[in-house]
Amino acid sequence: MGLTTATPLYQRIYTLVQQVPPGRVTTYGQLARLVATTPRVVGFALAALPENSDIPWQRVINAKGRISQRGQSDRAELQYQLLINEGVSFDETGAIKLADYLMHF
DNA sequence: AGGTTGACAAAGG
DNA sequence: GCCTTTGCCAACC
Repeated sequence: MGLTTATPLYQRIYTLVQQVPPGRVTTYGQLARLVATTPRVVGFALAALPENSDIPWQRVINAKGRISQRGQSDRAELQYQLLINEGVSFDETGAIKLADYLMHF
């Protein structure tokens, strides 16, 4: 493991993600605005989390309401299943209706 | 130190 | 609505 999860910026991002309850979601852009950084940095912070993390990383999706694809990993499929288990529903195109599920901080 | 690299977003065609 | 730029910035080496 060589990825950083302990910078102050990353910790602020994780703290926010932890505030999202099961059955709700947030977006990279929303988190980015709250900690005054860019969406790409939020994605980078989440990528650094270990598998056994207690941070509900699966509740972070993109601005289109879809699960973002990372390189070679099968995490996207896991993310989908975890969200379904939490009661989040996807439409025919595989998108979540942000109007219904978006977290309001 | 400076170029490379992303789990993005918004705007344009 | 899809695909292509374009802006972004922290971490990494």
